[in-house]
Amino acid sequence: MRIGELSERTGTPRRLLRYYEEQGLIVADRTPNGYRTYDTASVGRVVQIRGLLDAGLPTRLIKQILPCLDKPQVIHFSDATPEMLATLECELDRMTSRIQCLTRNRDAIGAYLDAVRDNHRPQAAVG
Amino acid sequence: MRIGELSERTGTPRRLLRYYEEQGLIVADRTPNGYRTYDTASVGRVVQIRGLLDAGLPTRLIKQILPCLDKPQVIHFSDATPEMLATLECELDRMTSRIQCLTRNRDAIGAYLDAVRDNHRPQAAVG
DNA sequence: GTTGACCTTCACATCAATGTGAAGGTTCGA
DNA sequence: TCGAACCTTCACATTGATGTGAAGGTCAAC
Repeated sequence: MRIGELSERTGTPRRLLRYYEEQGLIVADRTPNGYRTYDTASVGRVVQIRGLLDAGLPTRLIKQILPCLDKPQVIHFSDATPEMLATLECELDRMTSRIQCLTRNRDAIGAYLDAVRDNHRPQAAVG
Repeated sequence: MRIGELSERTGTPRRLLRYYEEQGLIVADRTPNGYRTYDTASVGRVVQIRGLLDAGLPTRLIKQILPCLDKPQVIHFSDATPEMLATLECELDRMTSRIQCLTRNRDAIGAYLDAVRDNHRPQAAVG
């Protein structure tokens, strides 16, 4: 598919698809006339990229992380330098912290909303 | 405490503490000479703000969310407009999505790191 | 063969979060 | 009384993720 279709399927502006390519997050073949073409796997990849971006990871890290997730079983150890492993290890911890922080606050928001709902039907004390 | 101490205690540049105040995320009293002063509760609050920022939430939303978390039991329903509740509801869903995405990817990274470790001791096939 | 919907690159603009520094006031200790 | 270490506001710079538009090539359809 070409960039327009990928854009529609992922809800991502073309501009950003080109940006992600420039950042090395996705790759695109080119038709003889220079148009980018993508395979269907790109859809999931872009969605994942957007999720990670939305979760606060910078493209630089996403670029490092993605290769660990693509290959279902086959893992390329060749490009796993000690520095990169350390980076990943560190990032793993930071992601865990992020998850905890998000979970804590989401639960608090949920509790707040529940409280508001419980408090709008019956007439109870209000601050 | 003054801004320098809060900065040290939270590992946050003074510049950002002023920025968070400007964005309405924290408040500061002023001494007669104009210096900002903070109570000890500010430390936790700033840490929480940083966590949420790191998790990808913009200050605009953090400002809306924080009031739901401060008050331990006492909840101010007065300032809970329907729009804000809808916003929170929506943001709750987005946070859940973020958490799922982060968890999925963190687990994948963990699996990758485990695989690399398992593969560095014994000599196994490598791609 | 022209129109319209694609696509290309290039480039400048924006926004939020942050860095950095200037110019100056306060406080405290040598 | 001077200097160091705070603090203030103001303001411009930067970075990453985006928006937007210009100038132009491709191609299918009419």
